[in-house]
Amino acid sequence: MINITFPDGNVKQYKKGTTSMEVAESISKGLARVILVAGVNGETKDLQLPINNDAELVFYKWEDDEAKDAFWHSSAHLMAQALEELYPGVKLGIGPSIDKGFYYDIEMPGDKIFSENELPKVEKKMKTLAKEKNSYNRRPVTKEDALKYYEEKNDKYKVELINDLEDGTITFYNHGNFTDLCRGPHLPHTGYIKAVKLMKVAGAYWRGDETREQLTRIYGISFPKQKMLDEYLVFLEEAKKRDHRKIGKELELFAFSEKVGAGLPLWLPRGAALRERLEQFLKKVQAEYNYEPVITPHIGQKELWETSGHYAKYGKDSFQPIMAPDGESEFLLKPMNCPHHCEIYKLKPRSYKDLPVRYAEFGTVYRYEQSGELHGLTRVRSFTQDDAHIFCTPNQLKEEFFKVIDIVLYIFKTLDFKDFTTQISLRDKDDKEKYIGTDENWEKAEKAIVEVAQEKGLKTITEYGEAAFYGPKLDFMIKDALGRSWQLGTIQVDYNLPERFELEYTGSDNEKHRPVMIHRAPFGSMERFVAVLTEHTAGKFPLWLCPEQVAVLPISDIFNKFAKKVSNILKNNDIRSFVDERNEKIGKKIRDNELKKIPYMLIVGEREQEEGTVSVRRQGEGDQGSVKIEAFAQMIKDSINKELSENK
RNA sequence: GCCGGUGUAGCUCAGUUGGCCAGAGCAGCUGAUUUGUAAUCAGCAUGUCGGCGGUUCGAAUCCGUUCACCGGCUCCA
Repeated sequence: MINITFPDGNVKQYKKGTTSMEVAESISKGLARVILVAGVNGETKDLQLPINNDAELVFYKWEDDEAKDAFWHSSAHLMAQALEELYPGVKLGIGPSIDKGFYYDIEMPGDKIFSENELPKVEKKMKTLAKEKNSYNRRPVTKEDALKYYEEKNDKYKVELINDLEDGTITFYNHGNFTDLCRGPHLPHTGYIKAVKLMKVAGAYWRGDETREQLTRIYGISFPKQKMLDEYLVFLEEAKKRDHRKIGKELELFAFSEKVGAGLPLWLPRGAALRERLEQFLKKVQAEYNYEPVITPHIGQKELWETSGHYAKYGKDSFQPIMAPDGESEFLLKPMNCPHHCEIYKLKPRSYKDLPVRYAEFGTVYRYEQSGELHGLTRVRSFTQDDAHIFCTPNQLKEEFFKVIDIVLYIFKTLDFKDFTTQISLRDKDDKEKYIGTDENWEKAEKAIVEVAQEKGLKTITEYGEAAFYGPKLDFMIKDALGRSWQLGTIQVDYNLPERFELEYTGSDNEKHRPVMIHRAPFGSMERFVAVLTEHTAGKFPLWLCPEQVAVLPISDIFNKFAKKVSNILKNNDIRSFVDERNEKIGKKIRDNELKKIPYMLIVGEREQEEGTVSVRRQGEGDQGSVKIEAFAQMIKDSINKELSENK
């Protein structure tokens, strides 16, 4: 007999070799129906796997991430089976579950191209196969047998994978006539997969290496109920409506012109107003933290970038040098502001008493991103960083770092960014060639970041290979409407550039010392920040407003059905206009009961206005009054709630 | 850069197997009406069908090429 411990602490005895599924059945049929995989001593396992020793047992249902993983992974196998039947000779790469669904990388037989219009065919096949309720069977194999199987099948990708595995740890899973190299775990059988949608086809390099073959990656998602799939598709549709590229166009925040060039955003009056407001907000915060604004040119001599290390690292892939008329002097568009700031630091001898020195600049930089990388405002070729560089003594590093974290968190809080992740971005362990500086400096810098994050009590994830080329980073990541993660705020510790630029200060011991440099940008870039801000506020209802007069009231057409009501409410409350002069046109629209045609409203607080207020014009009176933002927000909220409940 | 897709008036789109002067709604402009704006009605205009080259008697529709955008991959100082 073995003891099974349940999450609530209960212990029950079962026969040795009992499966998790049997345990579940012994508790209740209902439970057995909804569970998908089991956690045995903390490891996720198949429900059919016998338990041979005392164990702690957890059941995972669809709601649990462990279950979704298995569900989607099993779906990937199902898709692979369908593909093998439809396209005999197809070679399989890898097919994991992902955040939302699954994919499989395949190589089509011959020169065949798999295009999107074949997806329905594969979907249909998957559904047919799923109905066979074939069970997923786990089977350990020796490395020799595994290799033999795939060599006979002529599947070079699997052979490569197996070669990297250790003998004795290899398992196959099969269901129906399909076998795959796989660690598991899986669902009990294919019948669990009731709804399938194949989303898109994309190219993906084998093992993420751009020098290797490009496989076809097929993305899909599946659910245990058709209704869940329908809901998911609706969610995707609605997320699309919050896309900053769509809203940016509709609201005339920004635009691109083919003639100006790809990835070079044009800020339109309304977008510029919003951006300016954000800049003023941050400038005010930075002034309180004793930052000193500086302004530097957009170009610098090639030599500057050779010193910084940029030229050697990125020179080839950057905008190419600008030549002076003498045909000799070369200048580069700046890809970052640090070297200019270093030169400012160097202008005069510094004493430890002068430190820390904090130079801030909204600096526009130019990076030649690959054409396929450009993406709305989130990835562009010219963008403005809310940059600052702090030069301090090693002893001051932590305190300065803490203060920067405070600024970032303050901004996020003010703008209502709750759902962000904090990432420690360290050097790639294996490929150190990508970075400049000594191991010693890197270790110091990485240690500093890890400690600071810990002491600050931040929940962090650690990613290797995500560091900047001169130092490790603490990054603040936010998701966009479709769940794609973007780095916004970033704080970086740098021992390397001070060395390259030979920065110094005189210490209390009258000796020369090297300062440490913190690079930081709480927004990241104005472009990306406005993009993510737009997506975050769109569709949020009721409005949010912040006391710094950065006020945005978006009503996406998700709420279009309320638009008319809102318009009526504004009327009933005698609110005629609540936008500043630059947005007079939107104000007019609202007055004109045309709200349904303008699904978003953007409010940018008025320049000469008392903090924390918005201006309100009342019907029949020419004068303009101000009300507290909170009061105004409440007024709108109350009215809408009242309106909605009356109309029920 | 790579794989797949898209590109028609300011916006959202329709354009049958290549064939009459390329269409609709919204926005715009002019005028009328007046219930205060809103609205309503009448009328007007609008596009080198992304660019270039080709096939054809004839192309928005077929082919090539190029640019831009979209979804991914790689990249991201």
